[in-house]
Amino acid sequence: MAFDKTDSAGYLANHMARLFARAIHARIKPLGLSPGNFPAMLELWARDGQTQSELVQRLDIEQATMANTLTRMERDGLITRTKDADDGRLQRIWLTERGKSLQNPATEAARSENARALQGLTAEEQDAFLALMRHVIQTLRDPSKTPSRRNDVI
Amino acid sequence: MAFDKTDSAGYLANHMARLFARAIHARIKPLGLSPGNFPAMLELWARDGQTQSELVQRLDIEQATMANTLTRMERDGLITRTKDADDGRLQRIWLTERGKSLQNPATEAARSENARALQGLTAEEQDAFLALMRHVIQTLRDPSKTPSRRNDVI
DNA sequence: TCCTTTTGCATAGCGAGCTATATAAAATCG
DNA sequence: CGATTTTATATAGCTCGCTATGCAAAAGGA
Repeated sequence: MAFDKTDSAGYLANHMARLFARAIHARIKPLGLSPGNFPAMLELWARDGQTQSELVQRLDIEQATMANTLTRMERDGLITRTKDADDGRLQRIWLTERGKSLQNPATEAARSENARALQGLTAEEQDAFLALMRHVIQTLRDPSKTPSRRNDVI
Repeated sequence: MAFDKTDSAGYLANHMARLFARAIHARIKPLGLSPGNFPAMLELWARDGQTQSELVQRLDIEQATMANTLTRMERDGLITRTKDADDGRLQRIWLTERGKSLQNPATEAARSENARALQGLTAEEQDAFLALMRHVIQTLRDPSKTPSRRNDVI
């Protein structure tokens, strides 16, 4: 039985994500942002001064990936990192003024690109699509649903 | 108005694609495959001896990305590249015996992972989900739907 | 108290995506 | 025909995802 990539959720998810990244990159590049730091910016716009480990947890990104992303963001003048006075292990992340100032244009760019991508779908279809993606994400994150361990009930 | 990442199609698409890549990577790693070369393998299993530019076009991958991926695949013994006799610019890509032998286990791994990811959805929801992703992909690929040029009718 | 474990972050190194640019072969045009 | 343009591929260099590993600070246990 042939494997049709256009019937494969994983293939389609990858393709769609690449297209989203291309599109959003074109839009936010003029602002000095890139797709990789956008999620961290969203978190910091919502709550400034978070630690790296908080960002890692909320964004489901590996710690090493976040550390490298934050290094680039600091280099690009989006954030600064300060050591926590109470716990010497913690690095708190703070938006620069420039970083703060990008909130409106950047979120507007994202909103606009999302709207473009979903144009042609009814409002109900759009809601259903987001709900389905959230559901699949939940399933993929759930270790109890890993088939290779399905029967490891101990 | 706050920007909620769990209401953002682009954010969800990125997150879902990362989770798919993590999962499929774990499954095909034992076969000596990785998520990046899987699409090219699918194309070659369907039709051996394609050129690089054919793969680029069918997979919607940039030419430079494909060239690098093919270099890794050749290094890993999955393919060989031969110069076309009629057109000296063309490199035809051929599966090695090992490459061919991976078709069944690899596609079974992908099928199984897709099934896991979509478990909990009804058959109708699964179909609808794939159809919605295909639709969004079409929209994102359609240059006439680029908002910044929406009114550039000449 | 001291030793061990845990926690938070950084670094090395790779894969896979991208843009920009180089190079060779083929095709086209005057 | 010769010069130019187009096509196919390769390479440089970046982002950003990952695993593996190292190191310092804090927490916990004997």
